[in-house]
Amino acid sequence: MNELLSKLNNEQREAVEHINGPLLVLAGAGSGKTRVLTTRIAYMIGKKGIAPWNILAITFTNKAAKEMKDRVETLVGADANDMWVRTFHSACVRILRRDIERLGYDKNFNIIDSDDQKSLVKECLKELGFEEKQFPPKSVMSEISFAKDNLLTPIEYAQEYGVDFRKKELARLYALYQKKLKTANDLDFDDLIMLTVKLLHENEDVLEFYRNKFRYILVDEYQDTNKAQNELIILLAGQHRNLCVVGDDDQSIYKFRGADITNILDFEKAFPECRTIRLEQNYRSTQNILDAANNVIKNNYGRKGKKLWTDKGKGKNISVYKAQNEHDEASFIANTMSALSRDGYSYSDMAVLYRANASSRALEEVFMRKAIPYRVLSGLRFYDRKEIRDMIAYLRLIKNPDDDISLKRIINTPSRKIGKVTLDKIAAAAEREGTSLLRAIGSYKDGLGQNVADFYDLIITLQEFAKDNKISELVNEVYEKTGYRAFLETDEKAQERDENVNELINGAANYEEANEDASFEEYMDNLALISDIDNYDEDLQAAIFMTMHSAKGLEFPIVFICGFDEGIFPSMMSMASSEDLEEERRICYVAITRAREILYITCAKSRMLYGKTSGYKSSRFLDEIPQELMDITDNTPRVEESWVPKTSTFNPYEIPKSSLTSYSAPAPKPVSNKTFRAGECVVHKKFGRGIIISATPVGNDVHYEIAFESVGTKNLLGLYAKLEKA
DNA sequence: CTCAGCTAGATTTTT
DNA sequence: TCTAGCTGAG
Repeated sequence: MNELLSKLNNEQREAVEHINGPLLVLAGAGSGKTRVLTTRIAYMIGKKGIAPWNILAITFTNKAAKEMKDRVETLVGADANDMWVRTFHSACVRILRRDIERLGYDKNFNIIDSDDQKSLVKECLKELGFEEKQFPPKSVMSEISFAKDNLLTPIEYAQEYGVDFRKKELARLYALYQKKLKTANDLDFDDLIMLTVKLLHENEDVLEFYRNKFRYILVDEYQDTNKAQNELIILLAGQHRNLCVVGDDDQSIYKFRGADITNILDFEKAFPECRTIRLEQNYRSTQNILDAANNVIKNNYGRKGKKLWTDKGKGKNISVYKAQNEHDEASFIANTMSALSRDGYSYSDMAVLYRANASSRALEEVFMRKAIPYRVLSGLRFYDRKEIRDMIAYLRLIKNPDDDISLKRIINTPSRKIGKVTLDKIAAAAEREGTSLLRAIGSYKDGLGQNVADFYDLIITLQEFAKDNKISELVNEVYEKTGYRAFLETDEKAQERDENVNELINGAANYEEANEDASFEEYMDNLALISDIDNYDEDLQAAIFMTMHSAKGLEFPIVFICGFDEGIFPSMMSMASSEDLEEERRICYVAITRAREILYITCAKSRMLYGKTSGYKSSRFLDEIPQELMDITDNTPRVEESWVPKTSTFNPYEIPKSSLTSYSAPAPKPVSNKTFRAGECVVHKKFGRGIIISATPVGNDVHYEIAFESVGTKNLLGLYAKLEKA
């Protein structure tokens, strides 16, 4: 134990040894936060004799939870298993499974994900006669989520915001949505937190039980908590007050999904007797990199203030490359990487970080062409894949026959010739009987046709199968018996999809091995709460591309940050409010501090975005990095003054077509050999004869507006329209 | 019921 | 420009 402590610096050691009473650890990037947390737990158990079952450690991701548990286990051994190391959501599921009946819910609830949420919202919109244009499902979802994050029931939400006409309608939607969830015995992610808080609020004995159990609480990534999560923690720790929260206000980058930075900023107000410790010594990066990060982040107002330092030395300067366009930018990155690789660096030591996933395209093109190994940490995650979600929907329906959302998803996938008409009939029957869709089918199946009856029997058979077979066998059985395997064979992406389902089956088998006595129910909870298979294989010899958000918590010897342009980063959408801009700056701080040794920053004078080429000014964040830390290479050709608008507060601006250069751009597409002018008569393969109203050159193509004799006016592109002279 | 064709919209993402 | 998701014709 003493040996463990001796590996820590003074601040770290203090954070480990301060066990009683509230503690706020402001842990800068790369300051050994995880080491502090795990050592602290080991210290509590090994030195202070605190029982593992009295400890609750909360993280945000399963990955972090697993890592923490593993590391504690190597320190203290099997004792670690008696400790709760869980994500917020999985801790809440466990609490709710025990006592949710107190809130009038069924113990056997299912957890739905955002995709199901969306279809449910759409249903509610339809039922209340709202237009999706007026209430986009996405924004309805985030409003409901906002309400739940703030612990507001539909009624409370209406009271609070009902004066606003739109919000009044949203409250109705929220109420209906909630009613539907409850009938289907489903909870969404936000319910898990909100209902747990409600449970503890309304049931003194339950609260007592957990307060007594969790005498020591640790929370990781505290800057990412929302109001409901914070409330939960405060409730649990409110009595014994042995609460240690670890976080970095400068790395709060999840406001858009409800994270409330004031939780960490006001922690000292909520717990006035708290001890605050700053971890500012960085063990990751060179001083130049840290200076860049420090100088950027110091421009934010809403922060506690920290200054990272290292004893590693200054290291290399930051290389900045100003590219002509995104292709040039990508080529620079590719060429630099291949040079570094010749110098003995491994591609797996290198990462490219960008603000938005769309930026990976230009990079991929170039890397593919130059045959440099790369991987994209993509937006589409394993459990979001259609085939996986379909399989899970079957499993959910098998587990919970009332799960209408899942039933609707798969009743006709693969096709069983059960369409909208039949489904409406079933829904009407269910409505009449006040029951769920599957149960309605059960009572009326003779009247609904053979297809529906077969589907019903299929689910019942699988339910039986689930009772006395292993989970992996059940998943396999579902794959076979539902016809899904055969269905995939007809798909052009068949092989990949089949592999994904097999991966799911393997995953189930692994789960059985790791949790011998695990039930089907537990497996399903695990499925619902796990975000992705943590299959980011660090040993693979390839450079990795990812968003700055996904890079949080990771580090690489060599980092390229691309798209350092006003409007790209900071993102256009953030430029209206200073709060959002500060969040962008925190993202920048996160991105810079991912680098251990070498940092490259690139921007481009012009880029194609959404099919339009615009000019860009380099990011304001670049101006915030001291000149002396940077070596700048400018590959932008000198151009006449008129090129850049003099009063260029408005960015990005449209580039005059004439000044576009084709430098290192991909070969232009073949220009259509026939072009037409306004007034000419043309013939289209499908639309027949028409007259050209206007012809506008767009890049190397021409955009035509054509009035056809039979189908009216259409907008067509010359390259694709295959027009003939009439 | 299905599938082709068109339109609108397009940060960031965990659970 | 790309693509997901809706609409209307078969």
